[in-house]
Amino acid sequence: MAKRPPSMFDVAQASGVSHQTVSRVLNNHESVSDKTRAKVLASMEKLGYRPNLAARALVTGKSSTIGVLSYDTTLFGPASMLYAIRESAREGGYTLNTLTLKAIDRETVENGIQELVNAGVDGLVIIAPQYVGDKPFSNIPGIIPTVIVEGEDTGKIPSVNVDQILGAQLAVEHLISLGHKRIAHISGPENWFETQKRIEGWKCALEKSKLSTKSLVAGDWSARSGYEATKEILKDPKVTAIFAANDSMALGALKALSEAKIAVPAKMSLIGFDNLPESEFLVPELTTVVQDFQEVGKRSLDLLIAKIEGKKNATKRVDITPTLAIRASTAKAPH
Amino acid sequence: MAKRPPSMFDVAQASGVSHQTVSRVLNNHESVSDKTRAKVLASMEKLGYRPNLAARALVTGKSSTIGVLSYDTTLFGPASMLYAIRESAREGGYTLNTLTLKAIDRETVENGIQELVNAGVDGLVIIAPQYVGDKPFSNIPGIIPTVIVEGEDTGKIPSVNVDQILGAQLAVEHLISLGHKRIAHISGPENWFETQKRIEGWKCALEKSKLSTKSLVAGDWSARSGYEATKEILKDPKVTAIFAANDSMALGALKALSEAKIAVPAKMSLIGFDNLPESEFLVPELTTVVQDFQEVGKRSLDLLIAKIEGKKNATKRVDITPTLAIRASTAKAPH
DNA sequence: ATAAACCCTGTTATCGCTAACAAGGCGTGC
DNA sequence: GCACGCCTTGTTAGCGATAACAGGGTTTAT
Repeated sequence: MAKRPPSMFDVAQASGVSHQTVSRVLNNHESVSDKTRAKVLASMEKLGYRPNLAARALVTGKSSTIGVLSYDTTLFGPASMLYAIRESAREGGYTLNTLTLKAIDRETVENGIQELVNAGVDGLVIIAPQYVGDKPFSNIPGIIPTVIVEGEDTGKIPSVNVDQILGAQLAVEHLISLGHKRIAHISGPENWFETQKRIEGWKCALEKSKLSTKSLVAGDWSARSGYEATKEILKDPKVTAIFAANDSMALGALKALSEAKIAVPAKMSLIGFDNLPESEFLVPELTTVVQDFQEVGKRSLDLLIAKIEGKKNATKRVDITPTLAIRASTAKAPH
Repeated sequence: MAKRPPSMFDVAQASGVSHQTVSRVLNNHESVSDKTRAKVLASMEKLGYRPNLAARALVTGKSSTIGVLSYDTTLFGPASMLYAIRESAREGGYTLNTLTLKAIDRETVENGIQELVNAGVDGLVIIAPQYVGDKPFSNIPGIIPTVIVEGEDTGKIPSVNVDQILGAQLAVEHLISLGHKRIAHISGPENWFETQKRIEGWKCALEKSKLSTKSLVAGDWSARSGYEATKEILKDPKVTAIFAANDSMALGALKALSEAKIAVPAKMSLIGFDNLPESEFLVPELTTVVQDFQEVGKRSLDLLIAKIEGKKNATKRVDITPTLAIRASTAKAPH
């Protein structure tokens, strides 16, 4: 007896009006008398009417779905952004269609975009931390509203970014102010946009103080890579501080330092990036750069919805300022 | 000149057949001659035809969307499951509609279910770790295929579970075999299903060896709560081992122990649950219970798709066996 | 030779909604 | 009193796909 769910016509019949009037009530049209509206709403309630979104999407050409392209959503950063994006989408009446990328090379990203576009999304959020060179996102159809998060600034597509260079500078300048002369950097994997910016900030701060930019080792964001990188860095006895490009790698560094019996922060200062919820409870509590992922997610979705809904005066670029959380893993340079 | 994307009729015209034949090609109907099929496929390619999913959904009554209800997706566990679920969904030709719960009380869960059902999902995955008592999920419409992950076994709805009791037993028995007599437990928040099961496993293992089950402190999964709970536990000097219900709390415990100058594992053994990627790089490396979140996600989606597609012989219940990763944070009981 | 059985393709109806236009009823201004 | 406009409601068409049925052509069975 699979009786189909009530449609507009059922509601119309039940309240003695035309289906169009029901539609108007549903879409909050003004030209419906209060009496009629009340009657229709009552019938909807009684019948348990739920609009059929597919039918609406078909006729309007809008799916009320936003596509999100992201890399590894088990990482804290993307997961936090996604959370905020989802909330904002819900508030705006949108649903999310999320695609997780297996890699961040250009082809994978472009395929992902294609897939979401095929799925009929109304807009696109691309969390694309990849460094793609001079022809990024060439195939984003001009028609579909898009926001890039933590990606390259193409000058055309609105973007939301945390100022990574500034974040790195904050970290390194803090170390410099503590008297450190040789500050190593454990960077992320080479082709990531964030990696490049953080290296740039690190270099820039060092050069400003005429310090060496020699100690640079690349990791892959994992604790393991931070551990390995630190063992490498320790070959240079002059290093008294390490700036890790994220907290997981800093955690790995902590282990390598412990094994080498180098006390943190007495003999070596350590600073991370991201402010994981756990970082405050490491031993010692980790000094780190705080980026407000939730804010990034929220702002990017607000921007996207503004674009989708045709607001022309929308901002082109949103910058979010990171801050430094100074805790116990950094101290004055030894001796 | 926003020309609308090509429809079936355009493809039909371009290849000199009826739109229905195009539809048949699209759905891999067998009764299409190879010649016609090739012709149609060529036209599709040439015109860049993409089927309109809304239209299909409208006529078939299937949205090809699966709803996922989950709690805090920034946590490693849910995030990992979600990742695997997404992958399996994609393979099966489904799209995900994810809803993140702000709380896990019954009303919130039921509202979430309602919302996803209204959105027209074809099936439901509920990652609902809440302990709701004797009338759980009463409003899940019988019609819509559902799988419960890590939830209560209702006997009616298929479920996928990691054997939490076994996991806890593995942990505690390991500690017992090392000679520990007073083993404390930092549990999760009370109303979580996982919390109850892990407590049960802990108790059960202790009772089997006639040991005290007195040292039980509840946390909230966060590192902070693990830190606080440990300070509480340390008031009892007889405790020589702590079993934390997740790795984050174990991490917090590590900090509290460090502050109290209690060496791990020499004076205190510590064991976690979840096996976060970072856990292997804590100091000392954390012994922990490993649950394969990816497997849970994959299995639950396979089960759901089988149900949606009407395979009657589908399993009712899938159990996943956790394992113990023994590392450096556990050792023989002191003295 | 004729009917039955297929294989392949086309025609028509329909899903549930919104857009666009039509139209009835009433008040207002001259 | 009549034309006009506004407010509210109804009518018709169409979005782009699939389902159900119809039918022409060829092969197979009797």
